[in-house]
Amino acid sequence: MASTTQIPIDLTTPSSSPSPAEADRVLDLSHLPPIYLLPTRLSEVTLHSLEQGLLGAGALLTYNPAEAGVVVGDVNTKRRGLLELRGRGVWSEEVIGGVDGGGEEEGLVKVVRIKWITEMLEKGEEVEMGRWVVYVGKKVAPPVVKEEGEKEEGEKEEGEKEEGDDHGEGGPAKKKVKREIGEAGDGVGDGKATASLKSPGQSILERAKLDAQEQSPHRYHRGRGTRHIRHDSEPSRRARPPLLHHTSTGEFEQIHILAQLRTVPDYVSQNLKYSCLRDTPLKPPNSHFISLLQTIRLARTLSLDAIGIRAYSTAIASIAAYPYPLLTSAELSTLPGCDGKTSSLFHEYIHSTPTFAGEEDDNRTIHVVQELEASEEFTTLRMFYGIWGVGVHTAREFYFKNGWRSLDDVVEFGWDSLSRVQQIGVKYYEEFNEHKIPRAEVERIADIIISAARKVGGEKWDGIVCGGYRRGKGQSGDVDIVLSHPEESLFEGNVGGKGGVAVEWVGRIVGELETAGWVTHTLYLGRGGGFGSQRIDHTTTTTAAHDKDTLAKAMLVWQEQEYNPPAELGEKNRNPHRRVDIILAPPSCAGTAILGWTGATTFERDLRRFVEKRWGWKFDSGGVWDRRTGERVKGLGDWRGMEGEGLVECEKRLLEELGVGWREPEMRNTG
DNA sequence: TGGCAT
DNA sequence: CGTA
DNA sequence: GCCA
Repeated sequence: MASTTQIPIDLTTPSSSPSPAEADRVLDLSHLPPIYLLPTRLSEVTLHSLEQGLLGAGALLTYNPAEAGVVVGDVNTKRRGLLELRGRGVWSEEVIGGVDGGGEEEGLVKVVRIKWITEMLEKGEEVEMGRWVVYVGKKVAPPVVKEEGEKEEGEKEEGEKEEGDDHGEGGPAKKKVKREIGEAGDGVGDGKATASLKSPGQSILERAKLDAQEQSPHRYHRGRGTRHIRHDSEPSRRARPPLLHHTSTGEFEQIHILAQLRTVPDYVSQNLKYSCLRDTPLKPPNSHFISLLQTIRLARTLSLDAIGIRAYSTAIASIAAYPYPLLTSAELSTLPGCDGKTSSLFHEYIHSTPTFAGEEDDNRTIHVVQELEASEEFTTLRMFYGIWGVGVHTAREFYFKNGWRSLDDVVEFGWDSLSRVQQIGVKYYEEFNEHKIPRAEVERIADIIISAARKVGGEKWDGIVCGGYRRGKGQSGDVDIVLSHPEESLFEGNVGGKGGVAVEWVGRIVGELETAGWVTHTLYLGRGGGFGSQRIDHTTTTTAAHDKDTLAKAMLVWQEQEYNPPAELGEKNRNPHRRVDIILAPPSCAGTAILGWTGATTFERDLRRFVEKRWGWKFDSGGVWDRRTGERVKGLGDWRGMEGEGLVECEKRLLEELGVGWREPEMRNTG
């Protein structure tokens, strides 16, 4: 049951108010000099409301006090105003006479009480600021060295349309990738590549961490930081962002903040940290902020920071499950997995390029993300990492050791040192990365595969598309299909060498698909030696026998044969190549295979952590295992296909038995 | 301070 | 090391 | 980076 703790929401925020209706607003403050809001003694909620009100009136807000012509705050005395400015690195000398009205004078800064704003917002008309001005100063140079406590707010510098999101460095290597892809050609011989040896040590990815750290706790957090909120609001997190601290601006708050209440989600009020225990939709309200965190996470990936990946994944999953647009960093910091760092990033985000009520917020940003997007190192590593068969280590080797900067470099200087699958990854780089697969095509591919399985193995073969498609994505990066057959005996035995019977079946199915002309390349076919530890237990009670067993699978490159518009005879098939994975699961593993291959990644990691903590079990796509005895936990994930059970039913039963409970695949999008 | 999926 |  |  949901806690009834309520979060006050500013009425001027999205959802309710349309954006372009700015035209007929009564209050127009756009002629005023840049306004800086003093956070002192104001709650973040109040600050946010004031900002929204000012922005709604067209006022120009700044987050750099040095730029401000007007500073508004809960300040009642001259001396206080001067000190507030000085505390922010703005030194000034009082100006006695010239306190006229709203006019802008270069180098002048006026400190004004909040009443001025609340009055205007309440009346809906502009009010002379004169009677609310407590201090007028003329900016002067700081006496000595600049203090480091101040500065920055780099947030508002205009992002100069950097080279966008694509990985297109040297463009797709289409032209040069005419070279043959060897059948055997493996072994990463040392290329004859040029090498501009560069130390990986002080790269931007490493620096990004430090940057992020130093920019984290700024003023808002020192005074009333999220930490305080967390610790102060003592008992097991009542999950409530700071309500209206009492300030001199009560009326305004009451008018603009009062109404609209949010119910705190269970996972927040109960501090549930396992993403497998809560709903995470595909398109959450905070998706834009999440996408920025994903960029930082990718930077951590590319800098080999495994723990950073886990940390950001946790935060991302938590935010992705949050059903409301976040308003303040304090609110964010109530979510499990989101603490100081995450909330300070959000603070910077929400105060970056301000957004008008009702507008999309995708013009907001975070400084470190802008730096990443502008950096050659990050964008190039990201591009290399996008090559199928190239992981972080190889991407870094390309960049730092070989000095390559584009796909063309890879082709020109390194082609012969690439493994066969990497060559395929380069050849189809663009098709794999830019051309997502529509749902209808995924379904068509699945139909063809299931038909092929039935053709070679009988009508009882069944299959289910997992991966992103099953989680509801409109476009998929690849197709993951899990096939099974209700007859366990079909998979028993180890004849046929390495992989045993199951591999024989994949081989037959893939062979059929190749013959039919759908498969252009086989990137991997078999079991063991690959990834995962998807052990399957056939019959035995001893553990030794099946240590190396894994689910059989094939990783293929696929191409639709029919192209339209229908081309001339003999013309080339220009349909995009697709990545297709086929996984074969004996019925005893069908449930775990489906659960394991549906994802998303953080959902899977949390599922495994949960199952370990709750039962002491180990979960993988080949079964559930008791860690003490090493035995397979009987019946879990078993497909009772002979009794008419469907594959989804089977997964459902498994989730119940694991103590997780049913979760729609569409609600496993942990980002 | 150790753990973070398999 | 790379892959889901 | 967050949590127990």
